[in-house]
Amino acid sequence: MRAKAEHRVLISDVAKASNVSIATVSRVLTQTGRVNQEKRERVLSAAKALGYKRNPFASALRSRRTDTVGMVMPTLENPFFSSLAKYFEKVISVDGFNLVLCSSEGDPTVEHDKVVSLLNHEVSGIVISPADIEKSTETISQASAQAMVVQVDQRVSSPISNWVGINDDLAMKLIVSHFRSRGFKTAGFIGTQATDSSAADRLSAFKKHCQAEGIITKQSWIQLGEHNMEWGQAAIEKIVSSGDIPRALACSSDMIALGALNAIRTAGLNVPEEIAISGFDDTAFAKVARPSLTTIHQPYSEIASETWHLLHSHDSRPSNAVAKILLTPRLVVRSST
Amino acid sequence: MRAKAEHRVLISDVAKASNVSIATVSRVLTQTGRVNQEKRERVLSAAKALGYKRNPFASALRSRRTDTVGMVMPTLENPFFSSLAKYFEKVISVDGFNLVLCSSEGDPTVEHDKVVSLLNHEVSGIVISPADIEKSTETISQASAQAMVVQVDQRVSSPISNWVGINDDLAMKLIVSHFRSRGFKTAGFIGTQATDSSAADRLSAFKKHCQAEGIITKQSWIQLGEHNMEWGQAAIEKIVSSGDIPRALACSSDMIALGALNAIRTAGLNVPEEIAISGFDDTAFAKVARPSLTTIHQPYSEIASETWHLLHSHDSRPSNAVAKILLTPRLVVRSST
DNA sequence: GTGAAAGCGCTAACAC
DNA sequence: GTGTTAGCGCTTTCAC
Repeated sequence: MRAKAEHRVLISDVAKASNVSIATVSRVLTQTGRVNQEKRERVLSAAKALGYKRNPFASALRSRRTDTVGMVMPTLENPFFSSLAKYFEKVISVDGFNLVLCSSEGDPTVEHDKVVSLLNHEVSGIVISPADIEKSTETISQASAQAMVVQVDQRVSSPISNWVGINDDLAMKLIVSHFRSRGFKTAGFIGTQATDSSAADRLSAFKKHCQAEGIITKQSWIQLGEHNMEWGQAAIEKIVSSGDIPRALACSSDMIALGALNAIRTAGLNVPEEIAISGFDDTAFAKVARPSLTTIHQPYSEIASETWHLLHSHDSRPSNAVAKILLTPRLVVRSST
Repeated sequence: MRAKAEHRVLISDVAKASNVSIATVSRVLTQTGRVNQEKRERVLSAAKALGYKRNPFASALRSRRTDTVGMVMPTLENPFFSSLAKYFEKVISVDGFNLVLCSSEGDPTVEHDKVVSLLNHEVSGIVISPADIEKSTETISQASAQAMVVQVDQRVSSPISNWVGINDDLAMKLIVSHFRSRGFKTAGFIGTQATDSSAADRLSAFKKHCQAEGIITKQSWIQLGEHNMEWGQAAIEKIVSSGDIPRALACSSDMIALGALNAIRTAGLNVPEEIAISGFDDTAFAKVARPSLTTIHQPYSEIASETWHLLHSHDSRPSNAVAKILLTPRLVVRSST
């Protein structure tokens, strides 16, 4: 399965055509060192005329550097992560970088392999939303030793690497306050196991703000599973079958909320009249759900640019300081509450 | 932003440790040529003990070959495509291949750039779901001249490249027959512009089978736009505002159907009592929608393995014959019809 | 500023 | 079967 034969334009061809040395062409093309303005233009136009494309392997082999950044998401089937990837790629492409997008499928072992592979491919940096708050630690610290690493959305428990995400505490406060303003007296929470950092943060913030706002919550109303619709359904079934139902339910992702919404209606309860429900992430599905989903909007674009900023700028000055960028979430009120 | 320093184990280190020449190590590691069994084992264990990792750049530079295959999807925000990518990666990883996943964002220009980049990266093959039935033609034919290319789901109009997908004609027949068995006398279709091949096929099959089954359809009930929920909503608004509404509506993707479902309920119509609706793809969202969506199940796993089969096996014997693999779709009846 | 030349680590001829 | 060696195409000293 080799590429079919084809004549390739080499840097030496460009050098010949523009009447300068190979070294000069390289300097112009890599934007390294100073080159006479006239020659620079000659090189550029010759390269263009010949349709020169740098061989990325020769370049990477020699320079130990690529214009590539790796991104490892827990899943791409959750639109939150695929949107994040889309925005991130848009941001880095402005600076001429390429994205290698991977999915860990939520498995720390797969995640480890992907990261090792990315490092072996000399990526300029790695953006990762760790699969597990504990088990991903080793992978991330290993990666950090070899390249710039920025965690996004989720993060491991130890403060070993940069992180960009939203203020989960504020997000939960927005939701809980909204619940209170609607007059809800009791509330539950459906999230994921504490293996996932954002869920852990969101849960503790949820409890804290319920207490502060005088909303009653109880253990049986707090259900932890996975970030998908199946879990949202299962969680509702557990709660409903107990016969003891909270007035409102905060979910730690839109996917969970969508599944929950479905199960609630199957159970014959009305949303929001009998039970209100909120999501998290503001994916495209939130506003199309029936009823449409009150949720927390994540600033995709900002997350992407802050992440790139950390990765790209820390470049020159790799410090040991770890940055933690907290962006501001926004509550989007729709019909589910 | 260069990778931090680190001592790397080279092939020469492995050669030294196992007391053979570097050529022999290379032969063992690339599984090329015959090597004495005992030496092979010595090399393998030495490589493992030293933690040797082949430098992919040196290897690719020299051999003009990689263990990488590229995949270009129109979007990853549609779970149909991200699921397809997941299954495909699973299949190729069994053979030790890596996937480079790209999104063209439905833009033929972006698509062209991605493909060129993949080719420049010496990928073993490219899997693509073309963004445009016509405008993607040039890109695909160019790619086909340099590497194995397999189109998936969507395809360009000219028969220039292999394709794997489902039997759209049968799929629409299943839907239309189902409509008739439910006693629906009139039906419409919401799809995408003919820029998208699968939609074109689905539409013509829809018309054909409506005629065959004696179901009435008319121009104003056929709406063509884009493959997303917004379009599904917009299409319904157009149809509803005309005051002339079909008894059933076939959508060419779940995303469209989801948006349509939403708009129909907003318009105050009951599904399926007043208007029935079907999707296409059987994404995870179909069964969670309210009402749950009758749809066409795509055999993800089979599509993935057939695609890989074409890419991988045609390797050795690059023929000019173009394969067209039609897989069998399955109707999944749920509550929306 | 610019050019000559030495590799980056590996695979593939080519000898044996 | 096995080892020696010549590059793959580029970037980067090092002289000038």
